[in-house]
Amino acid sequence: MPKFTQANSCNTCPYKDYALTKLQTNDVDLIQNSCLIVNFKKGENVCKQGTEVTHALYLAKGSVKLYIEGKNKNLILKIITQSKYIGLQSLFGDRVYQYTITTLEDSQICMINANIILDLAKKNVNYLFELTRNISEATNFVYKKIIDINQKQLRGRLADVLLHFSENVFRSDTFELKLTRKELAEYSAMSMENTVRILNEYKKDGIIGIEGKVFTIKQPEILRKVAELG
Amino acid sequence: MPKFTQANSCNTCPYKDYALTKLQTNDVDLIQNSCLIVNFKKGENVCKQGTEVTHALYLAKGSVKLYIEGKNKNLILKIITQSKYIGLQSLFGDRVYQYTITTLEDSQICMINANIILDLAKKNVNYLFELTRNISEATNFVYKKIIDINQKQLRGRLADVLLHFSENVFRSDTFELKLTRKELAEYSAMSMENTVRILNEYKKDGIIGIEGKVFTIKQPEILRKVAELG
DNA sequence: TTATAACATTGATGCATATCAATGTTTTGT
DNA sequence: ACAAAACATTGATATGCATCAATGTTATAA
Repeated sequence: MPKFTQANSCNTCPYKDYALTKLQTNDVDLIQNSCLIVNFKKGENVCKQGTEVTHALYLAKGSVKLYIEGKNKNLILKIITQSKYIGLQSLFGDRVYQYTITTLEDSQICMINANIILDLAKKNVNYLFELTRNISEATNFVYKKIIDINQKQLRGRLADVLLHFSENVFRSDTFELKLTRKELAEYSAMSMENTVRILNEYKKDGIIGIEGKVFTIKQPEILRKVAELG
Repeated sequence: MPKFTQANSCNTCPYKDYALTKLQTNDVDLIQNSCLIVNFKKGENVCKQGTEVTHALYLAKGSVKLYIEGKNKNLILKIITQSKYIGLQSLFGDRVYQYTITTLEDSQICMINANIILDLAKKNVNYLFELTRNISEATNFVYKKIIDINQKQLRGRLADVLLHFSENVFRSDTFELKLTRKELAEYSAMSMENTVRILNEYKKDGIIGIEGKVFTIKQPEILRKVAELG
């Protein structure tokens, strides 16, 4: 499989973003002409904290983690799955990535020249409006993340994270998490050892089931109570 | 002083936001007609976490704290001073406030019907573009906040906060902080007692001077080193 | 103008959580 | 197929920080 492909069918792409429906066909063509579909293998960096933003990133297929790199530890802010823009606010703000994005599995990322997107946004208000909604939702999500980190302690945080995956991401009681324990820890803002400890605690208590990377939420009410109480 | 005033001179307002310059005069009039200037006394809530977003909020004069209310403690995300929109992302996202905003001194807030702003944004792409930039910057700021909370410990966080006020907010070595020790603690994500302790530690070491609410940064290099090392 | 509450300060104590350590298990690359 | 590295697990230890407590100080309201 080649590393790059020139996009050639954005208008009919099955992974197309809703915001694109707000554009005229020939404007989508503009994006298409500047759009490179890049194949990333699992574990590759899509963008790197501290570098300049030159492209808009659209996750067509696969999944990625968006995280802040610290001196000792990383903090995963969100897991993003297919058909989503990633890190739009970096286009309109500083133009410097505040975070690193790494693929969790083999993924396809559409990379579109940042200025093309900005120009289209400046011309097409409905398109920009969708992007803005997108950014706003992302901001709200980060706010919730901050609350978790600041207000809850380990057990509550982990309960929250498990419920979030079950209810918002996979929409199922059983799901396979493409994260290592270390990554799950970085997502929950705690040490890897404590993540393992508490997971097995929940398992022993029959609240969840664990089979490698497959999690089963057995008693969501109890988990919700733990998340509630912190 | 009356509690409410109907706006009548937005086009010539000295506290006018830059985004407004992107609008036609008659569009500014639309905002003006729907704009109530509300006088808040120190300590009053401008909006409340969990309630519906019905208005765009513009801080014409004064200062406010934007914070997340938790069960035990609050977390102040930012201090906002005059001539700034506050919480724009709530207009485009959930339409529910994720935070509470309270005045730190007597302040004037312009309240404009949310739908008027949204309609104007949908009609005027340059205006929306400015708002989007605004939201994106706010998001980046929160990212930095998360890093601080997650990666640094008390001394580093407080050093960061003091430098931030000195360099970004007041742009002076000496500044008067309109925050109580408790609020400074909530801004730095730590307990009030430890805030006091560390402040006096810095004072004893000659790194800063404290005279009530007036702070003097005496040795910014050392403070920066502490912030750096965490 | 006095009473009451909010604010500020300092020391002592306890606990949540990270870190260290040891060991087994699973990937990954060659 | 094998070695090396990353991952996972569990227990023991250390510590950063919140919490509690006591007391003084400054606002605020009746």
